[in-house]
Amino acid sequence: MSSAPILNQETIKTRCTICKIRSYSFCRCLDEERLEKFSKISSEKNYTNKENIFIQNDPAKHLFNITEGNVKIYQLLDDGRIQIIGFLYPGDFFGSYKNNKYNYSAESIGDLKTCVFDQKILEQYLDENPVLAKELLNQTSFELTVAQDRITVLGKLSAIERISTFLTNISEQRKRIGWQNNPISLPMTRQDIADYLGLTIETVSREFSNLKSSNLIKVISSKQIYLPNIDALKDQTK
Amino acid sequence: MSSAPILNQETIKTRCTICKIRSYSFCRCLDEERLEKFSKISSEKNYTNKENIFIQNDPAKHLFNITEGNVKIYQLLDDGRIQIIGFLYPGDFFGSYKNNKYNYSAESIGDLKTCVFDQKILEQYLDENPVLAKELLNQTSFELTVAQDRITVLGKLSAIERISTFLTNISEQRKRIGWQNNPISLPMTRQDIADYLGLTIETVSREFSNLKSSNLIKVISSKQIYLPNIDALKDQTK
DNA sequence: AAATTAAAATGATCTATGTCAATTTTTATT
DNA sequence: AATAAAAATTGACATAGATCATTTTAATTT
Repeated sequence: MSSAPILNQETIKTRCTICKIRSYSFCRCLDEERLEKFSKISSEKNYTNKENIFIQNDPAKHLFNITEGNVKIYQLLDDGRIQIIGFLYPGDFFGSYKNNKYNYSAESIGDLKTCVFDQKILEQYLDENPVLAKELLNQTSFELTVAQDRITVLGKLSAIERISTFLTNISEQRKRIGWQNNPISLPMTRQDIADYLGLTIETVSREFSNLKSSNLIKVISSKQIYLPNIDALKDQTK
Repeated sequence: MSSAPILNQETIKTRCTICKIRSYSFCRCLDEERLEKFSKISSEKNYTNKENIFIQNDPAKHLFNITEGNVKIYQLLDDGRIQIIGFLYPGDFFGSYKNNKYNYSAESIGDLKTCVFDQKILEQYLDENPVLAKELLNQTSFELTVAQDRITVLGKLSAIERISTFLTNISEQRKRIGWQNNPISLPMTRQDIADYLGLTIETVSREFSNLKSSNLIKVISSKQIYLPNIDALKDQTK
């Protein structure tokens, strides 16, 4: 018999325990023990640029969690008009945890790593782990406030106000997940920004130029924007 | 000893057990026993027309459930611009169940009866009754899809499309809570409709007139609208 | 029911943003 | 590094919906 004291059972290394984005994802509410089971009900799924993850109105089977990269979720009208609902970041979830069909389409922007949950299995897990249901409720409530704020942006703000809001929001979003908040990077195209803000690409381009002339942004490269005066930019936001 | 069999304990009449909108509100998931406790953690609060229920950014203390009447929730910009986020109906909840401040202001439209929950007490109740947390999650997820659909309406639809969508949505909303879906009643003013759809009152008025000329609506009174051909109206929706 | 007030509708004009076209810049490919 | 392709910018013009002004209709109050 060894004289060494019996150690606490060593934490098992699972996808979840080594997950880098756990601290700002909904799974952060789970303790080590629960996490072990949790890692078993999810699987990893990766995508390259511009892949369809699912299409609006498809039967909803999965909930996705971004571990690396970005996603755009969007709605498409019959005549081809597109509205981008959101650009998602590591730690964000998307898909459907409950409904019978997806309410939007989802596409990868650049390389993407996700964590996938089967709706039914997740639902079961929620029953056994109410703490996760509460955390999902918290995050969904937050998503709802974000969507409500966007309603006001699209319903009431002018082009320049929408773009200023967009830029400052990204800056703050980055701060929230612990990235440097300046300069910001825009992984999406100008067309995507237009489709997100309910504008045309020409208007977005023109307003970027205006912000450049008034020294409120500095375009390092078209996808890297430095904000020399965030407060002044916020004033544009109204 | 009586020979009569012992009856099941009679159901206690509480505000909740006699509540008319329970079947389409989040509390529908509670059984008789839980409902009894539940009715104790809520209280009734009533309002007349145009009363402030709370103001955006107030410290969030309560969650409200409409039992009778309508509510408008809205965001106000510094310069007085207003965006109405939603018109709410019996069975809808609003306020905040968790966040530290309200994300919008709320005002009664006409006479209003609500059921009020203290955030902290509700939170506690959720811990003891995970079934309610799940139901709240379901409803919040649904609210989120509604908000996302509205993002597309405001970002991409023309005035006539917005108004047609608005009218058909109300018709379907009424069906969902078991009211006749035609004619529909519009408890809000034209100005409210404009502020909801990101338009001006003049545009709303003009498009109502256009729909009238093309026989897609029949204005019984300014607040009572008959939809002679809902399918044709839906086509306007795109 | 007349008078007052508020809401809704309509007309004339303006403007922010869309549309269409061309150019420039950036990125990817050979 | 030259070529091709894609993305972004800029210019000229058009238009949906805003703004401002007035009239009509409906709802309240006296």
